[in-house]
Amino acid sequence: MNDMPTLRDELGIWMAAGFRSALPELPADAVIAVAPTAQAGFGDYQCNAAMGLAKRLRKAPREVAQAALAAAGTHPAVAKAEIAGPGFINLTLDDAWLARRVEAAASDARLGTPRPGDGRTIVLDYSSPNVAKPMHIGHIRSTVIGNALDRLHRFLGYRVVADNHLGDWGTQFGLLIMGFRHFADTAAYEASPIEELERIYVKSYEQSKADPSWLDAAKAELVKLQAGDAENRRLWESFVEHSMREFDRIYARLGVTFDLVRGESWYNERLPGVVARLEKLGLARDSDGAVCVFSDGTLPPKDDPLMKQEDGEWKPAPCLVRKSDGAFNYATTDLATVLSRAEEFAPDAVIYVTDERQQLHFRQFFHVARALGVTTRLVHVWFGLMRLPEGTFSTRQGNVIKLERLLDEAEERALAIVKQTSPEMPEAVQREVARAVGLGAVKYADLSQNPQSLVTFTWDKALALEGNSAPYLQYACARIASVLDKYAEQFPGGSFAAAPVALGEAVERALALHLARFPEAVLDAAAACKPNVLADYLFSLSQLYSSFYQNVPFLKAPEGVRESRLRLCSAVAAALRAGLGLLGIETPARI
RNA sequence: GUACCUGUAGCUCAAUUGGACAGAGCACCAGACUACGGAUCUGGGGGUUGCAGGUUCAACUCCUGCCAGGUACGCCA
Repeated sequence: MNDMPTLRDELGIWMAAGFRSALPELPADAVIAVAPTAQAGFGDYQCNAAMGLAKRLRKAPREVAQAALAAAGTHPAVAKAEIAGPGFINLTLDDAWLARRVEAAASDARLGTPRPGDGRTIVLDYSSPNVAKPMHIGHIRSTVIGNALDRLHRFLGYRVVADNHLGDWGTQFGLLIMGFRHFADTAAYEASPIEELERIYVKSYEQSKADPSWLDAAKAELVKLQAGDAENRRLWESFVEHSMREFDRIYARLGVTFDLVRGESWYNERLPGVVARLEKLGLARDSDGAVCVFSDGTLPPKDDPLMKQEDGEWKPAPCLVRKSDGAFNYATTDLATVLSRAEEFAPDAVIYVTDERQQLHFRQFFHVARALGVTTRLVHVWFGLMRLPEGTFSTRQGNVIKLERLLDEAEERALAIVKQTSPEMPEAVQREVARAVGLGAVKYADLSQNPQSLVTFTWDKALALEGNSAPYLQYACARIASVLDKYAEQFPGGSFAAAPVALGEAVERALALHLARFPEAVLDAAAACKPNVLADYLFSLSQLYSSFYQNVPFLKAPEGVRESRLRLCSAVAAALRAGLGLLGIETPARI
């Protein structure tokens, strides 16, 4: 079962063989694949290769399609293959074959999903909040998207090293230490550390604006910290520890776990070595007292991340690796980090999940990493910033919405609905359901849209409980569980676990076909690093199911048909549970 | 100024990465049988895909130029 190719791969291989046999002159790089059809009238899958190839071979597209189809011969899955329009090959699956396919998926825990990641390792760098700052609604994207990518890759067999690369080192600590010494309220710090640290930081920051000597003192504290001063080190450790405790509380709530939590500070002692290596290789040199990596001129300027155009001229856009005061930049930390990861884990890829503002940084950093000999595939998955309807938010404007408040609000809204729709449920269960539904709604709101689109936060969108939302999918699961229970009650001793699946109704067949595509959705979502591909799939599956449920009887259907439909129901539930699980969304038995 | 991103139905978003008549949800209108959960289902209206060109059998998708918004562009991360 693990080696079962996906539906589209199986058909694609068959079509490719047909094309190659009919057209021996075909270039080796020609891509021949099939894709689901856009419309039901065109069958189930279509192959569009004939049109493109005909052009290259200077032949008539329909003739190419005809020849390929003839050479391909028959395929047990395909009941009908016909040529349409300028040269589309439309394939309609055989009902019985599709039924067998669904039966196989239904009895497989992975629903027929292959494990292309077996033997491969990826390092996934996500969430990465800054110490001493509260997690706000902007952090949910990196955390939730990163976590979904983690789960997706693990499911596909990859060994995933999820690393929370905390912002625990940098210039803000000088201001924090100064602020802590002068303004700290220890009771408040113990009770709500991050809130107090944030207050201290803002106050210290304002002070530094008004009083240059304050800023100098803060810088001195930072230098002391970096030099290993015991007292400052103790304070810093306390900041990190207290912050981490709050972060952990949120991660626990979100169901997010990491394999490593290595903040920037973890790489400290490696930084001088990185700069020395860059200098030794002639990649970096002194510039205005700072150490910078400049372009080596091997790339055309427009493709060179270390060049930029200004007033019609190409000018250097260097990557700073050491400031003129001797401190290191985050590019240096990222370089040290990737070198360390490459050495320790020998990954096939390192994936970074951050917001859109860091695109240039990552282009430069990847470029320099390559110059340092890093051959690992480096991927920057960026997502659009979250905004409020009135514009961007920032700590200084005081319009941040804390992540915990969002989660609280989500659970409250869900609870109100649960109490209304399931008054008979014990309150403890209602709360548990509300938790799963509320959190699911928040996560789904983010995961169901393209990560790269910009997001305007609104409460109603983040907490939607109907239509294209997590509760819609959870509701479908709950209804299936309910039907299966009723079956057990009404037909004691009955079993559908091994019942043959028959696809009588049109909606039933459509549901089965969609179910058979589960592996394709998972593979695509992981390959593109877009959880919304899977979310889309799951929503469509639920829609088909809801329609099936509403329009076709199960328990009142004749014996045989009844078991077939229940088996289909149960397979849909399995797909929804597995798919939502990959998105980090729970599926309570009752909602 | 330069680069990157975004612009699709009143609103929020999709569109299998160049495929056939651009699809969902929300909102709006009209309906749903003593079967299994109405957080549901069935049907309806709603579009010059920001604008203008170009490439080709085929463009929301690629190229060029504009318009609007966002982000970044040497010592913050």
